[in-house]
Formats: sequence, C-alpha cells, structure tokens
Amino acid sequence: MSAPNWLSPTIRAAAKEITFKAGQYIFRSGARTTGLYEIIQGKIRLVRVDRSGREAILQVAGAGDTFAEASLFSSSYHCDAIASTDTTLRLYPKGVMLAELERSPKFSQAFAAMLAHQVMALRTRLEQRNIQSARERIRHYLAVNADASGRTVTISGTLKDVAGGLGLTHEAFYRTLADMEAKGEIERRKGTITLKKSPI
Amino acid sequence: MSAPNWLSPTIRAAAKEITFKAGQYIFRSGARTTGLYEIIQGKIRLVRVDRSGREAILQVAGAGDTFAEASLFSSSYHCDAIASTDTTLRLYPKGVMLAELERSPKFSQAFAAMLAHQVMALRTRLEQRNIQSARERIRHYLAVNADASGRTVTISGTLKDVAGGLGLTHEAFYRTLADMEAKGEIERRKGTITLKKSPI
DNA sequence: CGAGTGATTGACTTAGATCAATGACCGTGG
DNA sequence: CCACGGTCATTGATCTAAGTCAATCACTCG
Repeated sequence: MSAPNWLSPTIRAAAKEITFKAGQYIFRSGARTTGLYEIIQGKIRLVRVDRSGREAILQVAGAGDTFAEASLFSSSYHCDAIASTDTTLRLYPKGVMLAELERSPKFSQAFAAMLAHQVMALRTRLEQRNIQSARERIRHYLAVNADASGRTVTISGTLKDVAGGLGLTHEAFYRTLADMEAKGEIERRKGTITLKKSPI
Repeated sequence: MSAPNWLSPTIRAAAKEITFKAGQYIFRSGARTTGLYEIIQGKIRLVRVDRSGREAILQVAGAGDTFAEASLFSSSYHCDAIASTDTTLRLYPKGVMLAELERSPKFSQAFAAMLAHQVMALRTRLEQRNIQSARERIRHYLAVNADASGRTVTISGTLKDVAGGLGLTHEAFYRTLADMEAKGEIERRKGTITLKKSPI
C-alpha cells in the first residue's frame, strides 16, 4: 500500500524486477511460494476460481502496493496471481526475507509494524463499509482522515478515486458532497475538504 | 481474530487480565500505549470522535479478537477504546512484546505470519464488499470459504452472523439463499452449504 | 485544436434496507 | 414437565437511497 521504506538495504539488494504481459500468470495456486511482490507499475489481481469457473477476486493491487505477504510463511500459494495490465513487479525473495527476519530484530519490528498498520487501516475501511448511507460513509471517511486539527482532509488523487475507495459510484459521491456543502456541513477548496463544527 | 497460538510462553506469563464495565474507557486518544489486547469476553469498540461530537467507529471487536496491535509501534494512542459491554481483556504489555520481538526470531516470525494472514483475510473481505449484488457477494463468500474440494462451506455460528459479516441484512441473506437453492445453484444442509457445479 | 478524463447534474430504475409478522427451537424456572 | 421469553429462520410488503444511463462543461496534454 505504501512505498516500502521498511525494507533493509540487504533486501533491496536482493530484489529482482520482473515484467509480465497483461493476462499472464504471476503464480498459480499450488505452486511453490517465491516471495513478496511489490508493484512498480501496472495492475494485478489475486483470484480463486470457483466451481462454476468464475473468478472470485481476493485482491486487486496497483502501483505501490505489495501482495503475497502471507506467502512468506507458507510453502505453496492458495490463489492465482494474474497481471491485469502489462506490469512490472519487484520480487523480494522469500529466502532472503526470512533470513533477514531471523537475523535482524530491527527489520522484524519494522516489518511487523508495517503489517500492524495495514491491519488497522484495513479494519477501519471494513468498518466504513458497514455503513449503508453514502452521507454517513463520507462523514466517516472525513472523520477518520482529518488532520491533527480534526478539521481538514487532504484529498489524494482524484475525487473519483476517493469515491471508489469508499465503495461509492462517483456520481453518488459528487452528489452527496454537493449536498453536504449546501447544508454547510463541509467546505470545499481545491484538494481539501473541511469539516464544519456542528451548529449545536 | 483467532486464539493467539502465536504467543510465546514468556508472553503468556506476562499477560494481565483486566475487566471493564460497559461504557468504561480502556484507553484514550493521546495516552501512552500499554500493549496488545485480547478479548476474553465481551465487546469493545475503537472510535475516533469527529468535530460534531459523533463517534466514528474504527473497529468493533468481540471475544477472541485482538486489538491495538499497531500501538506496539507507537508511543501514544490515536483513538479511544471503549467497552461496549462488561468485558474481560488480557493485556500483553508492550515492553514484554517488544523485548520478545527483539530476542526471539521465532516469535517475530510467528507474529508477522499472524499479521500477514490477517492482512490477507481483511483484503479479501474488503474486496467482497466491492460487490454490489447480494447474490454475487454470497457467491464470492462461498467460493472463498469452500473447503479443499471446492464444494462445501461450513457455516460457523448463525446465519445471521454470516449475513452481518457479509454486510447484508439477514433478510436479504435468507432470501437470496432461498432463491439460489430454488435455482439449484446451491444445496443446504444443517450447518453447511454446498456449491453445485454450474450446469454448462 | 481535438481527444481523453474528471467533475457535475438530471432522470429513471431497482435491489436491498426497513418494518412487520410467524413458526421453530431452546433453555429455564416454577 | 411445561409454559414462557428469547433468538433464529423465514417470508411478505413497502420505500428509498444509490446505482445506471446519459449529457454537459472544464481542463490538460500532445
């Protein structure tokens, strides 16, 4: 999800870049695990194929994301990884990663910290999805992503992307934002949204 | 989320049990971090309070779940933890945990493995929530949770709980299941659901 | 300057939430 | 032992918010 600043120089050195064409398999279910991947460019999906031959998507990942973390601790893959577009990956080989976990407590901590933060962020997003109403969902997003002052949220990327991240269509998102602004609940400026204090 | 079989005896020994009354704060935003919690009994919620004084829920956790993993790597809390019911917790103190991470590569690996699995499971659930249609969401659930044969899913807990986990009302869930059964897509038995092969 | 994309708004439709009612089952306390 | 309260499972009726389709404007980039 984020740039891997948690990696030690040793591991960076051991990484290999690999490219895949759209549609190509990166690994298949049952195959021996190779390591942790980081996406340099492109998009991949992890899928499991169900009885009817349909793909059940486990994860979609894009540039900057990592995937197959859990494969470090398992001997074979339990899903397929497929390049959705032409893709460049960086592979951090399992052996090197495990050796480094073994050798360097510093690295272990950094790695665990990164995973713990991801767990927290994912749980929060999942909790957000439990909210039915678009308006409440957006409020949740704003409350959770507000800066230290608890007021302003900086929008990273396009509004459309944010809408997608919230599990809303961009139309619903635009509309609700417009409505919230009209009602004075928020204020919009280029790249930021500011929560207004409730008028009570 | 699961019984902490990844804990070393050293840490188990250092754990402390604490009880809270419903509504009591377990920790508050800004306070110094104490460690990782496991819920023995009861329910808690992690919340951030927004400008309008409303709670934005970051996580709801129940018996068997752990929370505040990330606090191990941070000096102060960034949210409040509140007991939703009378609750018994086990606290694994931060100092002991970090020392153990430092000392025992075995433990570091086990801890990282546990977190990596959680990350995977959470990503999968999040991906599931991107599916609009109840029917497709259920299909996804079945495909992902099928046993080795790829056919049968064992229902843990009540159907109602499963519905909740899928982000559906229990009514919608029952209805869709009934419909899928009527159409011969699945077969239901006590405690299990079996996927039928697609008729193509 | 056109093509492509984001931002925005309108109109329409629908799937799922909500409210409601019923039967089955389970534990329990008199 | 059985009546009663509670919860789960199930189905019906209704409503509405959000998805879908569609059109327009602004902006950027080669």
